[in-house]
Amino acid sequence: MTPITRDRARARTSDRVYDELVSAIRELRIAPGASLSETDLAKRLHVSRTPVREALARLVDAELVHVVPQVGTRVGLIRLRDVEEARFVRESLEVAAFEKACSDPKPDVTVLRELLERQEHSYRTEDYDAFFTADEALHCEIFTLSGYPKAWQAVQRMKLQLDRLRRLSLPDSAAMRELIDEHRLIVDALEQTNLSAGRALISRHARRALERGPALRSEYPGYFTD
Amino acid sequence: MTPITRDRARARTSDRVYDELVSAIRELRIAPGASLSETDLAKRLHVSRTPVREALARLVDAELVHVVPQVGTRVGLIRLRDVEEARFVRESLEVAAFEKACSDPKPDVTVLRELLERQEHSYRTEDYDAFFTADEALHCEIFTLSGYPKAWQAVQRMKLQLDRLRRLSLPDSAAMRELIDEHRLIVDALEQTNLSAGRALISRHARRALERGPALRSEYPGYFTD
DNA sequence: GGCGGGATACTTGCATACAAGTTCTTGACA
DNA sequence: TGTCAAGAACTTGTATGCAAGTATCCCGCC
Repeated sequence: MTPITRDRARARTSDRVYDELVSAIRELRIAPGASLSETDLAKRLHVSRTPVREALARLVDAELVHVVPQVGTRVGLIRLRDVEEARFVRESLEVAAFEKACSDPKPDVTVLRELLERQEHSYRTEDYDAFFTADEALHCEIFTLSGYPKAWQAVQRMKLQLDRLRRLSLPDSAAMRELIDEHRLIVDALEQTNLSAGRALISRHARRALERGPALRSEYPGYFTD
Repeated sequence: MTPITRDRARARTSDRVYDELVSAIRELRIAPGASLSETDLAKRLHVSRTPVREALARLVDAELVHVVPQVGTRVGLIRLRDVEEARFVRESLEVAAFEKACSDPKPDVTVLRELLERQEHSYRTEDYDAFFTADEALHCEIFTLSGYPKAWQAVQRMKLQLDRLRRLSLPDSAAMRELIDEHRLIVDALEQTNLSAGRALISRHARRALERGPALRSEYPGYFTD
């Protein structure tokens, strides 16, 4: 009954490379538009090109990198239009998940309260990574409560573009404060199964990350494309 | 200005294998639960294992196949719970897209009307593949009109499970008739920007495919899992 | 000094060889 | 005849070699 398969799956070099690249791109440790070389990545990660190529194939599917056959592969630039589409998907699904979660007359928000506390703590200690992690977990929990956890995966795929934009605007203490407050209001609305309030709050919350889009584009023009 | 890159992309063996496998799985030419062998696939497609592996890596990402490291890889069984989640994602996004498309006071439904005609024709000639293709194009067009074409891609990913279920229930002339009629009502609602009618119609339409789920599960127990 | 052409060094795509592990079969023995 | 063990035949994972194409750099020439 030991989860051997999972251990083995974690051991796969290809997956390790994939996780490494995804987080590196999300956290902007690899800049948008940066050139990637299979051989270079292979050397740096001390593996052969094969697992690197398989990881890159998946990244191409997620539209995080683009590869031109005999030329090179590079990290995709941020397209505000794509970010806006990601916002649309996220907002639509999260509102729907919220409504579904509200069909329970007494939603269990204990986990959400815990995550709110974790986020408050991360805010006070200025631990941005923990802040992000708690943020992710909080939104994921809403989907879990709705009974549609896989929908969160669909959101996450689209959200990768959005995450890079948010990363660009960090650290922003005031914005973080606002995000936490909005989270609290959303949790309150869920606890009271207040549909209309939840819809409005989630909608506003989802659009928050895009507000600074044009400004960030002016600040980092090399990271964007139209 | 010729789309050279696209031609080259299509020429890639890996992509060809991927497309081939996806359509084969969707069309149930490869049964749910069937064992796949990299070497076998490679021989059958007259390529080496490398492009086959890269295609499989992407299929694993889409959760269409599962691979156990030194044991084998097999096509995933149909999970009605996953299908239900796909329905949720599709319905939520399509309703949201419909609402967005209705923000245009005079939506251009000419393409939708054309697709309706194409579907009518496919229905009369009993060309199920063409029927499906037109169905896809019709729903895609709604997202195009909404201004969020990429959202359709997200839907398509989730819809793969659902497609297999629909394929199982084919051919069903009565069901096809109903689908077309529902499509027509949805297009009418869009043309009149009738939000509430559209929401109800799309919701009912999306749930249609699941109705026969339990019955199909009883009929093809080997294709399903819980 | 500016410009053009060729070689070189890079890129990815594909095929193959080897390694490690699992399963199934087959044969020997009790 | 049943059972167990050893090996053969599969599986996927990884590394490497080769092929084909592109961009770049440097040198010669105008």
